[in-house]
Amino acid sequence: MAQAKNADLRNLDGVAKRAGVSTATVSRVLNNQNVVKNSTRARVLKAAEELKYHPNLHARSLARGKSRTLGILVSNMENPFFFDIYRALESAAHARGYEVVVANTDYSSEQLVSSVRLMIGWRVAGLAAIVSEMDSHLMQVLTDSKIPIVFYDVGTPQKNITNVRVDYRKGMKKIVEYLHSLGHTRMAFLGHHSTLGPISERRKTFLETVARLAPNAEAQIVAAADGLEGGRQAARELLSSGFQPTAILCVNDFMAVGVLRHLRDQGIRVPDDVSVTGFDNIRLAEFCSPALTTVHIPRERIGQTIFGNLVPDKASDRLIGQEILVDPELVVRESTGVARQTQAIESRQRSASGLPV
Amino acid sequence: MAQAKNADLRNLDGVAKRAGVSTATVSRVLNNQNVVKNSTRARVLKAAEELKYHPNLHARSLARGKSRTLGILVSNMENPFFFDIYRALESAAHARGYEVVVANTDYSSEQLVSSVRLMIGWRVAGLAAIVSEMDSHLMQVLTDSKIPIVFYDVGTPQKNITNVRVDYRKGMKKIVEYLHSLGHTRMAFLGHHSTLGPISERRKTFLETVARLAPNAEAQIVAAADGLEGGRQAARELLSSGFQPTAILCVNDFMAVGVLRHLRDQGIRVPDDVSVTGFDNIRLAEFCSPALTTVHIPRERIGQTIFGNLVPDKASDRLIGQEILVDPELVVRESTGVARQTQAIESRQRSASGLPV
DNA sequence: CTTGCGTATGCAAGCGATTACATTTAACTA
DNA sequence: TAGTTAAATGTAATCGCTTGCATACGCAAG
Repeated sequence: MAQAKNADLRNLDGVAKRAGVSTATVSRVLNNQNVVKNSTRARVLKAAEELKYHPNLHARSLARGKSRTLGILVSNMENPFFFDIYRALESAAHARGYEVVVANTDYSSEQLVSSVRLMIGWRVAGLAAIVSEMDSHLMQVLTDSKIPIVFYDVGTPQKNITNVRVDYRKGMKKIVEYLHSLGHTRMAFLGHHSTLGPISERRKTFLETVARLAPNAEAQIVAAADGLEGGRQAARELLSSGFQPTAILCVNDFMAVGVLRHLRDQGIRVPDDVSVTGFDNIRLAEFCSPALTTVHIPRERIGQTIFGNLVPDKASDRLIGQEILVDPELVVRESTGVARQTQAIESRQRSASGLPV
Repeated sequence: MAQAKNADLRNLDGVAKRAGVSTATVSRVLNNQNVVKNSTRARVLKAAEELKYHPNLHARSLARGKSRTLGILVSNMENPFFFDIYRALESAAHARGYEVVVANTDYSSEQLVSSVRLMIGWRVAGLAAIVSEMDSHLMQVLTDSKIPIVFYDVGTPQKNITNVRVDYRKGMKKIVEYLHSLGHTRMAFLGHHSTLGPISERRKTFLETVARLAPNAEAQIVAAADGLEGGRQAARELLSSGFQPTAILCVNDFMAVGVLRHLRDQGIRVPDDVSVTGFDNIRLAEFCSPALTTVHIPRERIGQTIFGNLVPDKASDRLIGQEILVDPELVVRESTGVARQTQAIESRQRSASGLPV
């Protein structure tokens, strides 16, 4: 009955009382300030230990008015490419004493909205947006929030926005040139059916490059959802469209693995009958079968760059409002080969369905 | 100079002043309490909107003394199996108005320790531990913290601990029986080199089942790290050990994909020369080549079960201190076949290395 | 024995919300 | 019109921590 209030002593007060000091001193000990006498420090630590005390981080953030927590928004954490960026960013953050909270939006703009609300509510020290479903309204909300923010490959490039992105044009050019050198003339591009900037830019680059290199080559576009299943579905659509590609270019490796699956189910051999390429060079690209020819994108560097721009190091290398380009590199593996001149796919499909070849 | 303090008006006070009400009223509006007159509510909302106000969630948690945030600890988010559990848990949580923060420990106990510290510091409403590196000390810290906690397949089963786990014995039995029915006599098991409970139990079950079914069959154990690379490395070790398996059983699908890669590199055909099985039935198991024979584990249900036990619904179905078993089911795909009687692997290796067959 | 000064600690005012309780306003009832 | 009651709002304490400022301590110099 003595201690009416504060039944739970696992707070600064409890520790302070037990150690016979004031809360201020306890706080100073816990924050490693060197102003506390060693004997006091020891008593405080002992008391904290005995009470199994853990500081309340909400109270701390509130009192400090700032946190060392970074937020990450990701469209699809299941895609190893995004996961790798997240991991690199996180480890860079940890190395500098920052925590990280991540929200997976699953390509849903509703989820994105509520995640953004959360991040702002948590007053994160910075925000990395690796999402494709960002609209201008949300962008406004974010800039209004005054939270430092770095985008990865954002759709609508605006002024005063830091944007780390890959030079997709260059990567796409390398792939198309490579396929062209192998004699491919009918190529299909499988990508998200998004109307957003970068995606449509990729489509355009594909079409332009094909047109430039081989004026009388044919090019086809297929819209697809991200992921293994999305790739498989897109491949299905492509094949039933009547277009007979000699090469299929996928917007990313993850999707390409789905494409490979469908081709295999149809008895179509890669790269003998058709070549397939990905983009990103995720680990899986090396492990799937056939191993994917793709374009390497340095996720590690991207993650580090994002962090570096969120939490400026020497106050020097922060590049607000800039676009930071990352160069991709071609990686040739097993899924590409010289173009077959005959209509390989059609004949495979015929024989698979029992029709006369 | 008029407003000395509170320069930033984006807090309850700011909104209150602007709407001409008290902070209490603003708070009531924001928490959807129906006690506020409509006209006032409208004024408050307008003020909040104009100020672009977002409640400070730290202050809220602090004041409320409890949160609707759940913590998840995961050893390896890169493994799609864990990712799926996380996703299921998260969507169950969202459906009931809970938020989720996830910490990826990367199998490092240091990271686990600091993640646990974080979760306790955040006073999460509950904690899901999907980690294999949990030691008894940390377990103590967690129980001391009074945070409701549910483990997934924890190593050291203790009293008073809720543990959702898969009936691995049953799954393992199904696989071994199936392989046995195909005539396999030399089987190798590739699993983490952990001394923890569930893993060693799996090993034991494997050995026992093999011994029971085919007394004169041979069994081999290989330690491996998780992941694609871990699987590949384990396969390498296995093959160079001299043991000539007719079947390779992997502790999970993710690792199995790595195994497939190495076998392919060595010119060993699956399932003609050797059969390979996984465990988990991740989506990739269907998409890799050959598609994996595996055991399906219902991640969705696991996620939901974990959530249900963290946040009891009707105060009824919470099973504290219990073990909740989930039944696995065999899924036969392309990576298994009847056992070859000749020493297939050895001859492939010879021919691959240019030696006389 | 003061004075002075660095060092170690305590006091108390925030941080931005929630909420029990008090108070005012509005709406009926008699 | 006064009386009773419910509805709407305000007051102020509180959550657990940080931190500027004040205070107390100890010890060397004057």
